[in-house]
Amino acid sequence: MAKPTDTRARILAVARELFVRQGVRETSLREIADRLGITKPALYYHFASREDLVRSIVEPMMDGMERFVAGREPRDGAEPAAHDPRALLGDYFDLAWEHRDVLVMVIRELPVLAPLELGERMFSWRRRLILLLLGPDPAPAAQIAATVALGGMSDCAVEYAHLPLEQVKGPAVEAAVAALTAVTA
Amino acid sequence: MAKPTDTRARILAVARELFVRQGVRETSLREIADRLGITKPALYYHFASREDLVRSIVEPMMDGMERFVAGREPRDGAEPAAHDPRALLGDYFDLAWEHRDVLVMVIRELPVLAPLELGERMFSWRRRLILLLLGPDPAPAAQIAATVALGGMSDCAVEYAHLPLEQVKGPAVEAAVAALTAVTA
DNA sequence: GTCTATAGGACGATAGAC
DNA sequence: GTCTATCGTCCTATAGAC
Repeated sequence: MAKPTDTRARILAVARELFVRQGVRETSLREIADRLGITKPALYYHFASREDLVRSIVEPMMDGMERFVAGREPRDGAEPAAHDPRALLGDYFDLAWEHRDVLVMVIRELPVLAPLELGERMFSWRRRLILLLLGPDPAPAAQIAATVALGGMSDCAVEYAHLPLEQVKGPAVEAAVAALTAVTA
Repeated sequence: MAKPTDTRARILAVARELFVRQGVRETSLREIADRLGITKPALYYHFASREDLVRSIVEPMMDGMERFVAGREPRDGAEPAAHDPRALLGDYFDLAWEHRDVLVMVIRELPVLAPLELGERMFSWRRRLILLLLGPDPAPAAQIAATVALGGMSDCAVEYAHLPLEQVKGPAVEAAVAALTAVTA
């Protein structure tokens, strides 16, 4: 299981970098191929279509997010487990940080990625994450606070992407916890 | 000064709606023209180019943001005035709310709008806003907290755009203030 | 696995009539 | 102010040779 065609991985790496930096729609297959010193049809040997290529880049992050919430939700019929907000927000920050490049790409380009039905999936795990934070049937004001906390942390993972994780995580999580508890307490 | 050609205003309204909903790059001039029952060349009578049309939609929001910070910065050579964070964040929320549709469009599509040199301008007024909040030469941790506060509020203005302002503003500003003071205090 | 060549369509923009 | 017609460019995708 060493190399599932090495070229495929190189295509994914270059495509991800260009998609993130200049936008998905603004990056043509020709540009990706040129950067790799190959031609467009070579791409089509490794990916069925442009959409298939985009999907292959986005999928790992979406999977990570969905497994994150699924692994923390109560088993069928069990009581909702209480989650320490600081721990949950900290773990979520780690995940957002790990996928920060693709995350910003997806958030930015929801319209472009509409054919992948990504909006629905993102909305779903985000909603489930808020329920983990606040418990069932949260008050509107609490949901707004949770949006500040989660959205603010995601912004940090993107805006301070060039700094080391340890420097950003502490203050970002602390601010998010404060935002959440100020309104829910 | 009644109607500076009524068609121009109708074009702007339709274009803004489509740009926000499906993305700038995903909306062609043909689509805008069709929606208005006119043809593409008619657009070119009112706007010099596609880029000119986009710019005309984005400019009012950018102006609003720049005037917001400029009006609160200390006069040349004067002491930096102290700003009450709650008041400043509240005023900023009002502004973000007023321009929420264009704001989300610009944030999302920074790559597409790169030719307008928008990234530079946004980065600048956002930085100046953080200095107003924190005073000169703020600590890195405080800047991160400010990013959570400002970014979180912007997210709220977008995500809860369908609710009345009064319902969203209170909790959002309260959460933002808490995020800011938890780290700076 | 990668190439050359090309089909086929959409788009931005302009010319010129009315 | 708005139209018809069209130019040139770029794109995704495929056919077929090596």
